[in-house]
Amino acid sequence: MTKIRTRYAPSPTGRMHVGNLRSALYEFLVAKHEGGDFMLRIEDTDQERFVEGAVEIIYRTLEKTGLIHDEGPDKDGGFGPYVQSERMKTGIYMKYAKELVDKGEAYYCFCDKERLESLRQSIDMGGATKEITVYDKHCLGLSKEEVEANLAEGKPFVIRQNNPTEGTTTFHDELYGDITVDNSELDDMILIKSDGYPTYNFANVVDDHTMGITHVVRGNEYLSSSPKYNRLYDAFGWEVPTYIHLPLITDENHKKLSKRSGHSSFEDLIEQGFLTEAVVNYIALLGWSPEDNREIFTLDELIEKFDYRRISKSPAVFDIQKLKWMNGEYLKAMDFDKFYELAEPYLKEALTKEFDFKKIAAMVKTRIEIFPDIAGLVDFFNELPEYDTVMYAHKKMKTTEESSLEVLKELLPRLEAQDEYTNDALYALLMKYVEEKGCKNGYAIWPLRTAVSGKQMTPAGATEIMEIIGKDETIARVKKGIELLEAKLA
RNA sequence: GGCCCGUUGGUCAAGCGGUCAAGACAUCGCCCUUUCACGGCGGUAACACGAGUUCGAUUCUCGUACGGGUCACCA
Repeated sequence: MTKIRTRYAPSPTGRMHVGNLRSALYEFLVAKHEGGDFMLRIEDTDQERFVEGAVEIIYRTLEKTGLIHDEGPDKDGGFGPYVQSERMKTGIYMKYAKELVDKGEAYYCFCDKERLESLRQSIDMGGATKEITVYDKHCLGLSKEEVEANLAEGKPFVIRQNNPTEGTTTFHDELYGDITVDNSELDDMILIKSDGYPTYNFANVVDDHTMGITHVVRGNEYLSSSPKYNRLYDAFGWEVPTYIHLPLITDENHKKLSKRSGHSSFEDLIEQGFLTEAVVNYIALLGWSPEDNREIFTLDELIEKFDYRRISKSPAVFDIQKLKWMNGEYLKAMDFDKFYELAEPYLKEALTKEFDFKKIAAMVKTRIEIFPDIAGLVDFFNELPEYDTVMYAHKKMKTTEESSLEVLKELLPRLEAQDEYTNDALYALLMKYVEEKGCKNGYAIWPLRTAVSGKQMTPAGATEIMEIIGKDETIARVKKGIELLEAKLA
């Protein structure tokens, strides 16, 4: 059995779209699951769309996510990516295009923009109009002499694929099965552009074949042009690769994920505080599911379990909600030191005073889904926020504003007399009070927690908060609470 | 508009002729509790529609509807 070889072939046009990242992931997994090789090929044959720095983004992202390619030209002691613009310098694409011309499978076309314009037809489709152009094989009729003459004259040309107009073409996709189209649907697509660069349509086939790609894994958007690629393989007499077309990832409106969603690229997600591992794990499950119900996977575990036959055919909505949940799971499972290292910048940003950051980090660890959640959870440590005294009344705790005032007043002298402000000591103090008063824990602790935090929900209990903010601040906040309640009840 | 693909709860999804149609996120409720969260338990909620094939269709076939993709000297 031959070794599986797959490739990720992005064009360097900006950030790494999550759909592209998932393609890369699946391509990687298809190969690795079978012990095969994964390659990276930069498709930069469109000089106009090239974005400076985009190749670096691709490179960095793949490195970060662990999708490391196995082969390529030497670069810094490792493997660089294959780059089409580099390969082009060897004349490989033109060589193969001419081979096709010689075989009658392709031909030179000298038609200018104007003539192509005249071929354009507008299609009215309920409101919007769409322009489509179907080439009429005009230049196929040129004699060999005419072509030679044009070439000699230096007339700009493109090379087009010569597709039949009758009959049908069938190709096989591992997921979608056999797909047959009428050849009349096949346009004579351009193989070599007038600037000498190959189009994606052509470079893709030449490269996949010459790189020995066995499994072409790519987005669904190529499904309808695949018959044309198949004809190219046949024209060359090359073995057609195994095709695996991937379902689309959409936004909540079932539209192609766009920049407007705010989380269309991997970089967006990282900026929003998501962990690389969680993102990779989540997108792996967007269009694929394991045999069991497991959801949390490391990259290595994915390699082991990934069976491309279980990839789904229908599009999947990118659900940021579930990603958040998953990110939270990763945070909870994370080693504390690692967590602290990552959380520290957010804590430093959110906390303006010198608190015990590690203690606060521990409080917050199981309560956040993404790091930016930290700010809203710990802000009250800095200073007591303005709050409404209705918060003192809690149905389940059986507290009211009146009872809270009473409790706080009784607690105040005890807190003032207390010198050891540790969680344990303070808790003992409260329990003693509760016992003497003969009330439920919550009856006394709820008002206190409210007074020292001013918040409906906090990342920790009353005594833990008091330990963090210290005696002076605790006393001040309790006094403030008494003051607010007295004013309210007066 | 032509062609291609798809359609199980709000979302991700299992299912591959016979199931009370899994599980997860979200949501709701209960329990636990030093609030919230965490954790535990439970609820609501789905086979787009219509014909076939079959003893029996979510599962197979065909239509319809809806959604998406594609129709460039972009990839």
